[in-house]
Amino acid sequence: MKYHFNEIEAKWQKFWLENETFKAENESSKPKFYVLDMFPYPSGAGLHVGHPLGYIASDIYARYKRHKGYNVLHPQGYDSFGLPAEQYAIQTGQHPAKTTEENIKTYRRQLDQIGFSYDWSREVRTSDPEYYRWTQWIFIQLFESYYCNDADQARPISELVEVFNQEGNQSINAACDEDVPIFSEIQWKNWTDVEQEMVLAKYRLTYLSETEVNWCPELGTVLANDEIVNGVSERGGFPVVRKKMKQWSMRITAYAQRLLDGLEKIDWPQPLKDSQRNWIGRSEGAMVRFKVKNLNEEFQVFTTRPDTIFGVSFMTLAPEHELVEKITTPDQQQEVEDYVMATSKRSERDRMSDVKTISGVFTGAYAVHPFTGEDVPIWIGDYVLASYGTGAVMAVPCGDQRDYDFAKHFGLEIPNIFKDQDISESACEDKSAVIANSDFISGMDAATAIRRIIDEMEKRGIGQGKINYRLRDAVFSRQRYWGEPFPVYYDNGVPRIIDEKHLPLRLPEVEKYLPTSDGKPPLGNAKSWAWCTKTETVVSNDLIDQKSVFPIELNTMPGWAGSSWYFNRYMDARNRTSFTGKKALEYWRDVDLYIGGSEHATGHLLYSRFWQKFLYDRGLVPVDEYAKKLINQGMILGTSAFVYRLEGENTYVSQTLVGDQKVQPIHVDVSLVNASNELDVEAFKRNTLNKETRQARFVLDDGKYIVGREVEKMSKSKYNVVNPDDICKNYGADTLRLYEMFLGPLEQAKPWNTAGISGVHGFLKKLWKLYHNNEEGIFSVSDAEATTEELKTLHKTIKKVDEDIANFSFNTSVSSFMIAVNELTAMKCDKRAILEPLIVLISPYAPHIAEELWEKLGHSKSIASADFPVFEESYLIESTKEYPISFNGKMRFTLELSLDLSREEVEKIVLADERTVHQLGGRTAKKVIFVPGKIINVVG
RNA sequence: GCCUUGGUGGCGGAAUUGGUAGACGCGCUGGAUUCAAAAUCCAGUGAUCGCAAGAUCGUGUGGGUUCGAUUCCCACCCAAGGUACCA
Repeated sequence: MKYHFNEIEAKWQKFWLENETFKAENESSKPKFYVLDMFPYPSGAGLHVGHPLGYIASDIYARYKRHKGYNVLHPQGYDSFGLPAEQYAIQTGQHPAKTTEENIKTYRRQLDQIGFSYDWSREVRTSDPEYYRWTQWIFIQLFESYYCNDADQARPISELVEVFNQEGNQSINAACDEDVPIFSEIQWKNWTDVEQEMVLAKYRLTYLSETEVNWCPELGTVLANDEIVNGVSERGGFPVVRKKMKQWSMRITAYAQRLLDGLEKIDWPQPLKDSQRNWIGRSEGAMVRFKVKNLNEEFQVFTTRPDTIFGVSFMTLAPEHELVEKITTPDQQQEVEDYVMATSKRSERDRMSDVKTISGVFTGAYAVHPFTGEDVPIWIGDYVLASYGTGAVMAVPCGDQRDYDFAKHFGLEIPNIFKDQDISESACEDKSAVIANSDFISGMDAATAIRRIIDEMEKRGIGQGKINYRLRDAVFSRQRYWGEPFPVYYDNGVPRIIDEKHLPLRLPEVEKYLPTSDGKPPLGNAKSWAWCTKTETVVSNDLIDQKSVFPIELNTMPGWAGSSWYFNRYMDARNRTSFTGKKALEYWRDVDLYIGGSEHATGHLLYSRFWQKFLYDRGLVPVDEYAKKLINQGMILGTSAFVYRLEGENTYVSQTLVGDQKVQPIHVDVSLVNASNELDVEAFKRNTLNKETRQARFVLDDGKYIVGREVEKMSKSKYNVVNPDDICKNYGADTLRLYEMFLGPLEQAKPWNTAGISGVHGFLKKLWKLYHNNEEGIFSVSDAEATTEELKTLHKTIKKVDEDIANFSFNTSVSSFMIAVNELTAMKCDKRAILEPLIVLISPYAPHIAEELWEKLGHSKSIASADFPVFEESYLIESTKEYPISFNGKMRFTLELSLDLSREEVEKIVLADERTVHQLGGRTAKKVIFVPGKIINVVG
């Protein structure tokens, strides 16, 4: 009987679905294990072979854990809000919900045909109102909270109001905007409701503020920093400009330190942790106040080297610094204005790419050195960024290379404050240099000097120690249609929350998905988008009277809102009274294994950690890190194919004949090229839409057109996308699963090349044959006792697979299966005692064939719950070893020796061997190294 | 520049604590089967020299430690990813 993979796979996929084989229970006597994939955005293009890589790995892990007796939660869903569906809606008028629905259907079909063991009863979709009502609910919780620095956690904002009522904000130590005034309880009570609300907004964990944002005019929306790549939008590659807008922000900065500390206790890849650390960008130093000479103004600088303060010879402000205008002297006015203007015209990108040019202008003003009282000239320069620190630096040219370059360029003083350091060529940035010429800190090393100077600054009220972060609060508004609406309306400009009992606040219908003609977000097109506080319903905009009917927020939430908590929802996906039930949360707690791409390092994976910590603070979840272990799967690259068109001619030359001719390489669809890089010229002509190409001349080499190859990212535009559907159809899902794993280490990027697929497919056929090992090809196994050799093969494989799965080394377990099947085939093994455990071993990797053979072996229940074979060391114990005999480290021959032999006996046997005599060629052996069970090395 | 990861046959990639480098698969070569093909099976396959036995070289480069180094140490080169006038 042949291996009919199509029938077998369809049969078992249906079986799993009908029997709910992979449904996880929220109560179980088994230990729990939660395996999570990063859920996909259902794009119109469907899945390509790169997408399932991580899913296959996590599926193997989930199935393995089930065999090992765990209650496994392995869910899947869709991150279904997002730009492409909306762009498509703009172009075609099709409602994004409809496009999304269709795309999800395609995804589901593609996922199903690969045979994943998902518990689909827990599916989530971020665009489903039953899901996003809880996203809105979490937003409300954030709005109703502030961050108490003393308790180091988020607390209800009502507690803050209570304190304000009793004693104002003088003793409050909370994360807040920098411009919060100190006020008493009397002032607080005297403020109007609106005034109070404005103060509270400065403490809330989500707040409305006028912020400088990355505005993308082409997309009509703001973008987060991580949505911008090389100064243009990640999606579409459109230019991005800085613009001030009123936006919702998330006070993620309150969590900067905890997000940093939390990395210590989670098992995530080092590069990923590093990029999060980098992104958070903690630096320790001091804030120092400088007075402006002859003016009643002062400004602060942040420095990591307060110990070098006696080396300050000038100050540099960012051109955008608010003080620039106030302190510039009349005779410098023109020059400064010109410079500020010139800088503002330069795009961020310009400023970034041009790092070598030194520019700046003297303001004419002087600061007063806080220790020496000397005059320090104040300059402006675009190497100082308004967005980092205070937008001002104290320049220490002898200790900082940029300050040094600036000083050299403008002929400013470079006083040396380091003992025995030559600064004639460059600055001394070495922290071990001893401080000199610096009053009371002379002679100290940097660490001591920093402590001493901060003490002194705090004593004299000049400055204080400070930890600065690069992390900014996250902008949370998008001017889009296809996202979660904010449960917020505006009472005369003051944001008010729509009570949680009215959630979900559903997306309104609009006629057009574009921004309105007066520049409002797409929700501005909605006719009914006002909140009536009397009926507590959404009503027509015509009824807005600013008394009881108010306009609703027009922005929507960003893509990362829904994905910041979905892992909790899976635990209890159908709960209608809570975002996730307490019991479910207590049972599942956190994700044991999370698999996904590294591109989310500073986006999703940082925001979701932030939300989880917040939910934890408010007692809503039991743990403050939601994923114990995370694995990044590497990208599968496409192997693009190229044809070469002679420049200026309608002629294509085979790659082998290009030589020195001037040619233009053109991408050609990889499906038209065979494994030997030959192009199907006729099909190429047939498929092209270009008339000219159809008439083109093809210069062949020996009757063949050979294409050029290059490994690139898999993408539609490069015509190198390989669709998993074809592979499932031609080779089967089990082959696809095995092949994707066999390709190489999970975490490494690797090129897709279909050429090798016949190898794993052949393996499955061989495996099938092992169970149908007779002339007629009928299934048969024998109940005879297994031989020592057969048991050895089995147990060696069990050991290897256990180790490999623990190390996420799936590629090597596939080869160990091949070895096992090769060996058993050679032994003509047909013993149930071997073949039954063997198929359980393979089942996580190739579940369909495993189920089929399991059934043939006489089992009525799914193999999914079969016990994993237990490794027995005793089967591997050997009495002899084929020792490699080396001479001076070079292996020359092998010798089979009993493992019981003593060191002396081994030495005697080896030295007596004639090959040893030959190798030594008359020399005498000086020494014999004997490592029992490993090697024998003769030194001579 | 900085951080991280990596560099092994024609290709994807193996190699436990330093112990037979190249497992497994692809490709290639030869053979069996077949009218032929597909499929399947068998043998060979790092390079160079040699009829062979065998020898020499070989894990990015150069050095070191060691009886022995793909593995450890030092310096450098290259590639990929992240990040950046971060004070």
